[in-house]
Amino acid sequence: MKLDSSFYERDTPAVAKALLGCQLISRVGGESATTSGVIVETEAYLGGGDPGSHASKGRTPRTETMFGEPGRAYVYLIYGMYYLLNVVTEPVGTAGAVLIRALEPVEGIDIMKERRKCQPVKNLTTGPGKLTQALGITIEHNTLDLTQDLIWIEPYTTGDVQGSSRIGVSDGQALRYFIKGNPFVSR
DNA sequence: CGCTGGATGCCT
DNA sequence: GGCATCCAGCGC
Repeated sequence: MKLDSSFYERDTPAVAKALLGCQLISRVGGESATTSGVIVETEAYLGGGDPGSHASKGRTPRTETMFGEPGRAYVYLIYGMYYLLNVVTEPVGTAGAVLIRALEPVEGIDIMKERRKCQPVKNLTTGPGKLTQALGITIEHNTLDLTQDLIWIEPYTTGDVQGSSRIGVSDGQALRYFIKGNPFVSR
């Protein structure tokens, strides 16, 4: 059962925690190319008051998605070569997004290996730039509705949630969340 | 192991 | 110039 827009239309840290243990499913490349994994690591990015967030400087063409409808994908390019997948949260007009940082692979592992050109399963989806490659997600999926049938998220399992500071953001906030003890968490 | 640097392009 | 990254190559 897909998560619907009411799931995403909440405060961002709550969504970031609730996404842990859910399954992210991609049918990019067709139904026979289905790839999926359990979300084991997320980060919350808030609106104007959050210096680590793209939305902290207000609306720009790039960050427009973060202010839009909850349950959409916010995808952007980083370091010239990696796409990062976020899920838009909060009501329309309020900025917020959850970065998906790591998955535990479930379906389509051979397809993921082919896309990523690597052998060890651990390397397939641990890291935000790696999991988008494995699931075939690119900039063309920015603003995609995640309650539809190309890329979506479903409840799957549960685990102990632990918090920490976000990777590469040195403020005091504990807005990174991960499943305690899961070997596919990054770092 | 851990550390360093390069690839590469869009952002403000 | 900086960046919500990754990997190869090096030295210990």
